[in-house]
Amino acid sequence: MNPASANIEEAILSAILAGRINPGTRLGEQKLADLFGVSRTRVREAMMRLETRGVVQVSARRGWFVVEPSAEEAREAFQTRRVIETGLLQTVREVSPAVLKSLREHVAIERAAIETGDVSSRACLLGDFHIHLADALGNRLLTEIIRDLTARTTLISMLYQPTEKAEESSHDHEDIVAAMEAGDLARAARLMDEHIGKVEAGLDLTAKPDPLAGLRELLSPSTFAGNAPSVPHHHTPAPSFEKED
Amino acid sequence: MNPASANIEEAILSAILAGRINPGTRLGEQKLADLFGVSRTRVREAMMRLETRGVVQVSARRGWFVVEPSAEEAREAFQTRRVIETGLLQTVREVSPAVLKSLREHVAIERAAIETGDVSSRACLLGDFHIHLADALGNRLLTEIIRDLTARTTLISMLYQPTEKAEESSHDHEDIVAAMEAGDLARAARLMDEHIGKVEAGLDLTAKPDPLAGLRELLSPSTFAGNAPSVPHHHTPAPSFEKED
DNA sequence: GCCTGCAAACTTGTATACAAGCCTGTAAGC
DNA sequence: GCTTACAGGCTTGTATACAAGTTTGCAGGC
Repeated sequence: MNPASANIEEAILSAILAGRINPGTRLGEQKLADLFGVSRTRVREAMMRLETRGVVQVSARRGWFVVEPSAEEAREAFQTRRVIETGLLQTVREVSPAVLKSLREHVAIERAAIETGDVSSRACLLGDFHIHLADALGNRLLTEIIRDLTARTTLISMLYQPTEKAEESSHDHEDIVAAMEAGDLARAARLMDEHIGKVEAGLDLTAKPDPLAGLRELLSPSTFAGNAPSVPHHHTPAPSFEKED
Repeated sequence: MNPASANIEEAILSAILAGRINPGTRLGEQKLADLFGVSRTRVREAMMRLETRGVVQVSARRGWFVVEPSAEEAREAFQTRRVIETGLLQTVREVSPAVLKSLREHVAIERAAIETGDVSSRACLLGDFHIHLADALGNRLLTEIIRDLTARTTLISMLYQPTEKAEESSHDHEDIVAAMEAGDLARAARLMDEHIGKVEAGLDLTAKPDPLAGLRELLSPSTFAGNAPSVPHHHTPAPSFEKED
């Protein structure tokens, strides 16, 4: 709504949806203020809005960080998506031809991006399918909710997803659209449930949330005398791999 | 998260959920700042968070107002609630005895409030049932989403609901819990769908969004000469009945 | 009498200043 | 050599000041 502050918010959110910002990235107020050519005030505005939307978090007097959802939060996010997206498909009565057309087109674009090997845009597109679906079937409110959830699951995938199976996801999307086309929305809902389940099952929730996890595995099995507890006990509240500078 | 700013946010949100703040109410920054004993900065923080949550709105250089959802937005809110709440009941596999117990207790409290005639708390309790349900079955994420939605539908009810049928709602809640107790979650979902549908059907979406609607009815039928168009044409962007002072 | 134009009061929008806490690196002590 | 204490720099937290726009009330002209 505000001229520039909304842009900051949008810019960061869409960068996250596109996978261009990693979870844990630090977002310094002054740095963003310089970048956008405004004062810290506006940046703080945008940050607090994004915090409300569950996308960033503030660590007192240390800075703003893109959220790194825990394993528990990851489960919550996927459960929530499952609830909402299957609920949507089951609630809807009928699907207009225009909607079907636009969904088919979206899936086609997905396929094209995958075949071209356009890695950067395909992750964005795969998430976008769900946003598109909510937009087509539901309403603006629902779309916004799903958008925020998708941002979250995108970050989760970046943290916990070992392999990306983009083709499979796109196939699932295709099947869902096909079921909708056949007018079998119950089937579409079931397929959506399975689809989200598959993505969730493809995660490795035992690793990664902090960068030390990798180090710990590197040290623990080999040398396991008295120096092991020293490293993990440094408590590390919010690790953050700063990118620039 | 912040010590006091979060309290402002919470205070206003729960006041809305309890029906203690009317839609369209103006929330002046300075006034709230004085009230909470902080500076405008913190108030603005809270306001912007609430705006992100869809509870208040800012009108440029005029002030913050509790949202007055349009008829269209009302429909969206109810559709969204239907999607999420039926989706939740259909997604859940089984319900633990502890959850059932707490839901039964909640319904009992509802009934008590209704029989006592405690109007102020019963509206709050009726909305709270849904929040409670999400909390018991789902997760924190889902609960927060439903909480925001409930705030919205509470405001909608205050604008468009001619009669409050609290008993019927409480009965519906009872039936939903009974279906859950019987393990028939599909039935619970259907009952929830009907319940939300009933509440929505009980609205009069043709009236009220602005206070002038009432005036117009008061003037138009009786005297319908040349003075009628003068009042409605003052365009009134956001009326707002200020309460205090 | 009614309309128009203007000015004062009030409100939010934005930036800036300063306070407070966190992190890092360095130097002193054991 | 290793640990501990401390200082400096950096970042957010909060308040305040000023700019910009909106509303309201009043006075003047028709």
